Order: sequence, then structure tokens, then C-alpha cells
Amino acid sequence: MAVLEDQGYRATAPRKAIVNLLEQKREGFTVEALSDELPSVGRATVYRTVKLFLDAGAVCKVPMMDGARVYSLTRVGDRHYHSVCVQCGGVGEFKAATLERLLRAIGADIPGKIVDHRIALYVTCDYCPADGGKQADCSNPLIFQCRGPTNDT
Amino acid sequence: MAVLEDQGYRATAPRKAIVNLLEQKREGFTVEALSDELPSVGRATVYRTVKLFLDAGAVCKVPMMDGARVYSLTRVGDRHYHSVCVQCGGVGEFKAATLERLLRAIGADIPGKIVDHRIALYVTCDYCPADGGKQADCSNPLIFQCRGPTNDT
DNA sequence: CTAAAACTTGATACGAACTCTCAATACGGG
DNA sequence: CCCGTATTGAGAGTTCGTATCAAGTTTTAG
Repeated sequence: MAVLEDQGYRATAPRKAIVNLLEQKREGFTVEALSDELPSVGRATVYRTVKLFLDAGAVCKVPMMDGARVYSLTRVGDRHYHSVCVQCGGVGEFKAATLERLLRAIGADIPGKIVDHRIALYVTCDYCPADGGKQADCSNPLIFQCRGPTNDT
Repeated sequence: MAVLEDQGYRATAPRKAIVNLLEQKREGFTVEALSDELPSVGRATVYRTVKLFLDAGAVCKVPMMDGARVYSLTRVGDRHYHSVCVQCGGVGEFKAATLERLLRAIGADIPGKIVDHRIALYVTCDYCPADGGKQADCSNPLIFQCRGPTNDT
């Protein structure tokens, strides 16, 4: 919410309700689903508010393996990548300096100048049943550090 | 086309027309645009045919920076990544063994088991005007090798 | 060659995910 | 308290894509 007020937006009741709901979601969600859970708030308002958060960087648009896109509250503030559990839909965030470094190096081999990049990992998280069933309330941690191959503590 | 026949699909006139058009496209395209260029072929058929190619791996679904998805003819047969020029929309393909290796290593730091991943680089290609204008027929090469940081020629 | 079976097509309906418009309402500063 | 601006909600419209289904085409068996 603060992130909106910082940009001069008002903290209205509909917005607060949306933020509230948003903060509880561990899985990626669609705006449509969000709207269904908030019958008191107009659909357009939900879309608008999520967009505000998106532009402010407080939520991310995360691609599922099948190409569908869901939204996810940003947990780590700055640049990060997403890991998505293909079973429970849990969206994790991780940072990986090694990865960024490598991408910069790859930039040298590519004709052109890299201006941005997008990376998503699809996983089966440790907390989902091995049989492929869907875990309702998965307790997979949402944030993790990745050191990469050279464990430079 | 061969890729379809190999799977027991017929080489019909509509399909041939679609393949023809497809092979000329250097930029990512939407099925809708494709369909517009083929008024003689029904929209549903264009969607169906592109889907067949998608499933066969002959075209890829490529995410644009804004989240929109376009399709692109596969040039290198197997696993590859995409670089998309944000100016001309040209879609390049590259392979990067170093990157794959690194991702496997990162897998060890992530709770869960990586089952797949998706990477896209957004670039301004060398053949687009520097002023940000749109290049109509960009001659950016479409396939390149990436060695990564250690140039192990 | 012919007829049944299988495949393919196109029109259209449908659906999800958004965006746009616009009148009505709520806020907030003066 | 009043006015201008921000915000909202209802609903229409758009884009991308799938489902349905009758009609046409091909293949294959006989």
C-alpha cells in the first residue's frame, strides 16, 4: 500500500481490500480470480489496482510453463527471478548474481545490445506430494539465494 | 511441412499456405496477423495449424517484453533460447551450454527440482536504427552461438 | 471404382483476460 | 463547506484463443 501512497495515489477502501488479499497469496493468481474473491470491488478497479502495483514493481507478471500469465506479490524488492512450482503453483523468488554475470557475458556473443531479460524456472517443490497431486496450502519457502556453481560464500 | 507429415498429418492446401507464409517471417508474429494475411484460410484453421507446429516444436511461443506472446519459426532444431529485438521485433535463437550448466547448478540452491526453464533476452539489434525507429526489414542474423564467459574455442 | 471411415475445414459461438468509456461518487485542500 | 481532482463500478468492446459441428476431402478397404 505504501508503495502506492508514495506515488501520490490514495489509500482507498477498495485498494486496501485488494492489497490485503494480495499479501496472503503464495501462489500466482489471475486478476479475474482476485476479483471473484472481492465481490464488493468492481472488476475494473481490481484490474486497475493490480496494474498500479505492477507498474510500481510491487507485483510481478509471471509466466507459467504453458504460457499463461499470473501475478505474484514481489517479496524481494529489486531484480530477481521466479521459480514456479508446476504442481502447487507457488511462486518463489531468487537472486543469482552469477546468472546475471553470465548473461552480461553472453551479451558479447549476441548481435545487439541486451536491454533486459526474463528468466523463469519451473520446479516441483519439496513440499508438494510426489505423486503429482496438488498441494492446497504449500509451505514451500518463497525466497532463496542462489550462489551458483562457485560457492563464493 | 515435413514435420507434420512425419506425424501422420496431411499436407493440405491451407496448411501449405500457412507454412509458406510462416517461413518468410523473421519477426515474431501473432496468429491473428497470420490469419489476416491469409483471407482464404479460416481463422480456426490457422490457429489449429500453428498449434500443430507448436506441439511439433517447429514454432516457438516467444514472450515479448510487455508479456505479449508471439510465435516464431524454429531455426535450430533442439533446445535454444530467444533474443528479441525490442525495436524490429526480430526473434533470434541461440544456444548457451554455459547457461544450461549454470542453471543446473542453481537448481541445487532452490528448494525443489527444476523440471524446465524459460529464458528470453531483449535486445536492440545491430541493424536497427539507433534512434529507436522501427526497421521494416531488419537483416539481423537469426541464429548465433554463445560461448559464455570462458571463450573455450 | 466405390463407399465407409478418418481427417480437415470454416463459420460461428464461446471464453478468458483485459481495456475503455463514462456517469456517479468520494476525497482533500482551501 | 465547496470545488476540483481522483477513484469507482457497470458494462461495452477487444484480443487471443478454444470448442462445436455440419460439410467437404482424402484415404483405404473391398
